[in-house]
Amino acid sequence: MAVSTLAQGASVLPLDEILDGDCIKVMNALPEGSVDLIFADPPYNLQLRGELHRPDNSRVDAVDDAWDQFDSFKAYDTFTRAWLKAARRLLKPNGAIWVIGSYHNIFRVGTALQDAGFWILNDVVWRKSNPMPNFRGKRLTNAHETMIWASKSEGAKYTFNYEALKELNEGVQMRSDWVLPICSGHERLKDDNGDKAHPTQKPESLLHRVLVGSTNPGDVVLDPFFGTGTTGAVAKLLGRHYIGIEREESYRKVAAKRLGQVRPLEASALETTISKRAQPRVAFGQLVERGLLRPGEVLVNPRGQAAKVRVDGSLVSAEHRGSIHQVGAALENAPSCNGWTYWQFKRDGRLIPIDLLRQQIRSEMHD
Amino acid sequence: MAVSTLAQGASVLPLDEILDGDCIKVMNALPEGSVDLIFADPPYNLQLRGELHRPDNSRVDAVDDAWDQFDSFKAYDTFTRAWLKAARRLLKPNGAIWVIGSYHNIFRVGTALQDAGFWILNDVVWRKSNPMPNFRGKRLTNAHETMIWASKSEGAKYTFNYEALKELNEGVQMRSDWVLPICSGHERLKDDNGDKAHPTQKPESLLHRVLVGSTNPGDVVLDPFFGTGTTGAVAKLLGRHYIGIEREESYRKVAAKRLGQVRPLEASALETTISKRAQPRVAFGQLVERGLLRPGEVLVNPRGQAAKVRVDGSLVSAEHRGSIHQVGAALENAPSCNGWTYWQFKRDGRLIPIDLLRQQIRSEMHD
DNA sequence: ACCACCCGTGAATCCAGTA
DNA sequence: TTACTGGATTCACGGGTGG
Repeated sequence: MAVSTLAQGASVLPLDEILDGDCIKVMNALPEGSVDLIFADPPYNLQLRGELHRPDNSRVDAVDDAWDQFDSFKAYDTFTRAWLKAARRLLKPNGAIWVIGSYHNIFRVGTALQDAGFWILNDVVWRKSNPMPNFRGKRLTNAHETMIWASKSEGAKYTFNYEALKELNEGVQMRSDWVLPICSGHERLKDDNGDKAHPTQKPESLLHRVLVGSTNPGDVVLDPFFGTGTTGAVAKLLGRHYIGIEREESYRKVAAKRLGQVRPLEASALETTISKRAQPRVAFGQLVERGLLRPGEVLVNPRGQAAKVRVDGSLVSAEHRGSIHQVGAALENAPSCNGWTYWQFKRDGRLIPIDLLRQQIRSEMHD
Repeated sequence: MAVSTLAQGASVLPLDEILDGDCIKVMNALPEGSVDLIFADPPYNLQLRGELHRPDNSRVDAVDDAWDQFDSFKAYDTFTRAWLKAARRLLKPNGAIWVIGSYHNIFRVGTALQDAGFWILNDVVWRKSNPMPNFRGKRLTNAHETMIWASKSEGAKYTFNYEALKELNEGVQMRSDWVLPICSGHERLKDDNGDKAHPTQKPESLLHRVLVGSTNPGDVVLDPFFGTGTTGAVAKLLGRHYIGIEREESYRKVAAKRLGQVRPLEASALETTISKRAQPRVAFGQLVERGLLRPGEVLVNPRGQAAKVRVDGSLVSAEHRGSIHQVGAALENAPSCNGWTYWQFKRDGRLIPIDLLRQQIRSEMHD
């Protein structure tokens, strides 16, 4: 994991190194058609206006680094098309690329990929199990990021380890949405002050799935925005070669130290477990959205008291309003109430527990 | 649900109708700034080898016509930018748009939205609980579609029913990934032959969430690619007005029949949890004016610090003076503070939150 | 050792009404 | 248009502390 400055026009691929410099120049100095996979986490071009505070008045540590600032969409597009062109030149004919982004930049990246001749294979949604909430209640919780997986060109024979991913997914086909936690805890690298070493470090679990699914042992994986080297760490662990490009010295330093601590897995151990999937919660409102209960319909409790369903899944009784649990608790004058087992609805003159509808939704979710 | 052909230059908005014709021409004939929400499910027809159609539905002659990939994207972009321009003209200043698509087209749509001046609020992933599997095992199961939600411009005051969506999500704020089944079963409309009436009919549950979250009863919702009218059906059910545009007669026919069978919900079922923001403002000074608090009376914060009420409704503590919010913020050394939930007063030796007095005034205002 | 509780924090385009 | 100010707003974890 030496950190090296690349001489112009190198004809030999520097494997398992972190290269210093602007990614476009460095990529153009590497030999054409020599890389199996590129994983890129480019700047997102977030356009943050002012400071943001949590409801408890603590300040959100935003991504305000200079490398994420662009003057306009046009400037961002120019940058994107330039690095994608250099990246495409580097790829072997059957190579592929992954690019990750958010709604701020991913549409521009996707358009540029298509215009450059890449052939999109899937867009993959990383659904974060623990995203940061929306503190002001003005939008939906931004709970996912998008990755685009594309081959160098249409008809190319890209690598796809279908069986391995199926295995990772408990025996069923891997889907285009991946539920994984964000990078936190001990995995999150800190600097000497104890602050996060990089504002946007990606979880290794994400790269694990990418590399298991779209590379083979011994392949060369390049990351032009190396940061703290998550791509390199997982590549090395999985017996792939990496090439990292990073222009910020502080990130290179952290990455080099990190990579020095990675010990590749034995060939026999290249299969790992996956994080368990949380049992999805079913919201009562889904019964309304999906037409299993009609807004305005009446639910009945064990005492025969009635409450009416509203479009947002809340209930209204003669004296109370709120969730199925809240209204149930109020009617029972109890501290809490499981609304799912408390309420019934009428069908064909018979009373049916609403929990049966929840079970129906749960069973559909497993399909 | 009459189906009508729009006369050029109509100055009156035809509500709750299905309009016949090309959506760009029809939209341009409707009055500017008259629509609250646009939901659009534009054609995806990219990368569909074999039967090629241009976005304007003209057939491609594979022999004479050089229909390479770049031309295809270029034509799609031209089409997209044209209908988005017409759509944006139609929107009220505080209106918003939703566009749904897949990786074939959504990146181009997103780029065009941004370039047209729309301001992206969220990208929302519709995670299909029952997608079609990938039969050949060559890619990931394409298990989601992407919706982009955007306001007409940056800084616009778009509609967002935060509390209603939170209620729909079992009391936690709604995320940007929605798990919903595809449209199937009885909901899936069939033609006279028993085949599906439309290839990409969207589930009503999806529109339910969109319309509850980003419109109010009475709003005007336009769908320029109406198809079998899912947008209209849910809008009518929820007490919103719809305008559908569809150029295929067979779809219009199915949609008209469908809409005729929809019976709007009662107003009481349409109500949702009212936002605190929407409640009338109460000035703290009113508590003094009305004698609920006496001038000179002492308020106490959570730390036990005291402040005295003055005749004009301002507070004085040992070191600070100003509004209940300002003194609270100063004592907490915080950027802001909600004085209503921060201060308490004493009655009969017990501490009571001043917010209770505000609620008392508010309830009197309803009488 | 274990559990309960508190605290910190994460790629964020995050306010509205009035003077 | 700008300035000011009232006041509304958070979910899932991990780690550390204290009992």
